[in-house]
Amino acid sequence: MDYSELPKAYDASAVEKDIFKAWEEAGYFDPDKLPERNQNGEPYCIVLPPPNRTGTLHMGHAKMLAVEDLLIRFYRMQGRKAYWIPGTDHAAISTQVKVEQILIKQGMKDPRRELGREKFLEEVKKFAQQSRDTIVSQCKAMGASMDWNREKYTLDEDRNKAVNHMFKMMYEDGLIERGFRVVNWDPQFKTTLSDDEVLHKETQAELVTFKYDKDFPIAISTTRAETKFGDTAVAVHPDDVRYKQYIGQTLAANYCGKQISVKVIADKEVDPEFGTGALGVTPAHSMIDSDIANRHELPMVQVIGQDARMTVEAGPDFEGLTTLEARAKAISMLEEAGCLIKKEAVPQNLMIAERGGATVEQLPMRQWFVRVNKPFKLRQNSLGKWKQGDETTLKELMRHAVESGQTRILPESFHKIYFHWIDNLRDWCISRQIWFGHQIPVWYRRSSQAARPTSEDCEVSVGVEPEGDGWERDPDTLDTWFSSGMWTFSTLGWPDTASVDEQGNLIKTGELAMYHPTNVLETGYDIIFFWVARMILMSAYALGEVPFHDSYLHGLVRDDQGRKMSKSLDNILDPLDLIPKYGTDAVRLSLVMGTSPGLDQKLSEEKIKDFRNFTNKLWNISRFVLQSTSQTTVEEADRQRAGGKTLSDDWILSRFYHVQNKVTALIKDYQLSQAGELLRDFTWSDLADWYLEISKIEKNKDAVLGHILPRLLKLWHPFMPFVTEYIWKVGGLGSGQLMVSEWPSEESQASEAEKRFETIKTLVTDLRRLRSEQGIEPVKFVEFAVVADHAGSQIIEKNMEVVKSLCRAEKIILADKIDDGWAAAVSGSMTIGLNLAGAVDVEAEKMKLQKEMEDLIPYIESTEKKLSNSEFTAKAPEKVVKGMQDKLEEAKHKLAALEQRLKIL
RNA sequence: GGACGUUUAGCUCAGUUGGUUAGAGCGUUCGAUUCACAUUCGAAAGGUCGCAGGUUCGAAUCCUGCAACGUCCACCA
Repeated sequence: MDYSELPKAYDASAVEKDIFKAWEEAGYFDPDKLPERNQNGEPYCIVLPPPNRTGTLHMGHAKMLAVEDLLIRFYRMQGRKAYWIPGTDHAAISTQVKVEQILIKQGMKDPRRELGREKFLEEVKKFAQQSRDTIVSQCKAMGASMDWNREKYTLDEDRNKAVNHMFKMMYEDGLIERGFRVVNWDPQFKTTLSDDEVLHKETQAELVTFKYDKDFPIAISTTRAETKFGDTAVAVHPDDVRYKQYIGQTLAANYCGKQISVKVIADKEVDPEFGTGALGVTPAHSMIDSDIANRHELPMVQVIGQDARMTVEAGPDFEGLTTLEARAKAISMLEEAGCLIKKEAVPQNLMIAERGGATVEQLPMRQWFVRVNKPFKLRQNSLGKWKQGDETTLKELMRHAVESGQTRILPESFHKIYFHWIDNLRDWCISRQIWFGHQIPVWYRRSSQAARPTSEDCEVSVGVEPEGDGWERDPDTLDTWFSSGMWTFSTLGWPDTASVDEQGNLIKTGELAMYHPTNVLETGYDIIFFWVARMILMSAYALGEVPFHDSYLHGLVRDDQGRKMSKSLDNILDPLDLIPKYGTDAVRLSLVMGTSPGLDQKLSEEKIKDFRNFTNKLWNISRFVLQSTSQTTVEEADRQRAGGKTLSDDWILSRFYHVQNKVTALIKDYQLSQAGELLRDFTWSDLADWYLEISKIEKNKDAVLGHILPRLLKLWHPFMPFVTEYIWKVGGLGSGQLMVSEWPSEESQASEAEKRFETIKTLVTDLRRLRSEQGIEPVKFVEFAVVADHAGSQIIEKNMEVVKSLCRAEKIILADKIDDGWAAAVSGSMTIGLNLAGAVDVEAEKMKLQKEMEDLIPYIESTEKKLSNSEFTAKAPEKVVKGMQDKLEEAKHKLAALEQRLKIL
């Protein structure tokens, strides 16, 4: 091939599509179509966190894809049977809300009512399908090496089967139950929400202190006067002498025109120091109060309805008012009646819905819950701690999975956060009053004349649709995270691929046996609770094993000022804009380099541009190697390499093996950024700036370059798959595709060459400095001579051509070969003889020398002191002491040389 | 209210059991250029490692306190 035809600049957009197509056609994204080497290898599996079918992918997704593809490609090249499970998430409420908004924009007033369940769901499905298509093409544009023929969907038939099975299991184990409890209610979307879907926003509120009516003996405080119609108790601390006399009494009161009956109860939870020390208990509209009410068996009066307006229970004056209207009205009525004691402004956390931002009301409703504290009997041995039939709780399972190290969360600082969340976890409300999602697999048949079916007066069938007439299915759907929580095994054929043997061991078959537990779950830290924790819960419960060994949590991608990317700020960087502009490889590098797990990253277009420059650099390095060396196959190169090596050859090979092994270790340890930076330093500094320059002087580098280039491309491939695969192809560097080539793994050879080559680097750098600082023309270097210690002198003499060329000097004379007419000066371990006949600005050089000496003296003094300290030499590791001694010697040498040079000047 | 994270060069960030004179990229300044690459090359300047104590022969690294910024959790009604 004629490499001189290769373009000077790498044009990513011109080649990426074809490369991706070639990958797809080769079929290697499918683990079952990988080469034999991989087929026999150990499985390696990552599930893609399924992107929500709510629109398009953003930078966070791009980062996720970049990291996961890096890992998958790395392990695939390492010979593992790599399986990256692709899929998308129906994202229940998010998607439904999105479609509703679109339909409203198109002119509908209330799409759900106007269309009805079936037609509305058709609209949602249409949208979800479009969104899915966009997501798939975006994943492909990112170079993500997963096989979409194996696509899974959280709402497809297989997943529905798994969900229903899980629901039934948990129901039978008493872990799922229907209950009338206080739940989070989103009045805007008219559905319940889990605790995690509720945000707290600090606002100013008015805390009012009052008595229910004039004759009521106890004053209480509240920020929500409108809920007080629902009070059924006043709670005080049992030891509070002020109220002791009332404890146990039931008092009647007239609160703003409504007759209420409150019992005075004693409860240790009440803080006697706060406010009046008495707490009005509203069981229907506060989870905390509801807990108190359960303890004391108090009745519940619901005064706020699902429309966030007051109910008939609030009395005729208030019924139908919004909560805010009712609050204002109640306060003014209290004021008029002379019951108001105090008003003060306090900060208060308002509960708002994560989606939509509506104020969340707490209401009592009949809903389905997963009970996290309920002891149950395990169906199989679990997590190496429990045997079949042992009692435990879901919380215990979640805790032990991480505590025992079976799942590792990275960075480890998230362990604490995880445990804290578990400790505070309440039962998980899983039923939603939306249409898009897995419909709850429960059927009721009326067994009484009740107007509406409830579990009390109905026959209930769970899991599969029962035979017979009169059955009606629960209209609610499941929280989207219920199905997401099963993702690692619902995608691997569960429940058909799992059974339990007589000893209580889980027997896995098929893909579940092959790939579960998966190796790593890589996702943003923002969904650790929503998803990571629930996956652990589901897997530990249903399989008795963890869903993944490692959980690598990446940070959020922010703009260059550290702000969240958002439409309103107009600071969104869109992968789809950037990929054609800078190339996918550049975008991927910018999302991996300079980042740490768990920490947010700032991203600017500038950074992506820098990595575009680097892809081009790698392109040109390769082009140069291909053009300037004779075509050698990898095998030929290896053979040739055996003989005729120079110092620079030994040096670059030594460096390369070091980098190769270090990069391998770093990737295995998830230190992707560091691995990339190490590779970049080697590629740009060592290889391009030194070795390739030397190769222009010393010929016959074909074998070494022919050895390094293909291996370097391999090391880079997981980071920048496109450009490396392209070079591999146009360079004819190997028979198959780079993506399934073998990861290089030569043992690191400890070599003296690195140290000896430093001698040359130091000298060259020094001479370059003189030229740069003092503007001495290259030709003048003729006048410079070099004295090195014996070894250094020999190194330089042997590599004279290289040194001369790199310094652009015509001639360099070693000092031991010059006469007294030359003066000697010193730099580092070698002496640079300077001809005083005008080549150097003496004053400038003197100042430079003096400054260098000044910097050196304190170091030498302190190091000497340290080394003479017996405690130090006794306690410090030998390696450190030896290193310091060497450095000290070097510094002393240098100082002496500087002194001498100064004297001469 | 509880917890977590961050704070290192003008900017973005490395710095993994405490150990040799704290590193890189970008930016800045100066210089180079027919030679793979101006998407380039060379050189230089630039840091009391947030502040104050402590432990240690030795601290950016460990401990304590403080500050700034950020995040998560929690309905003191």
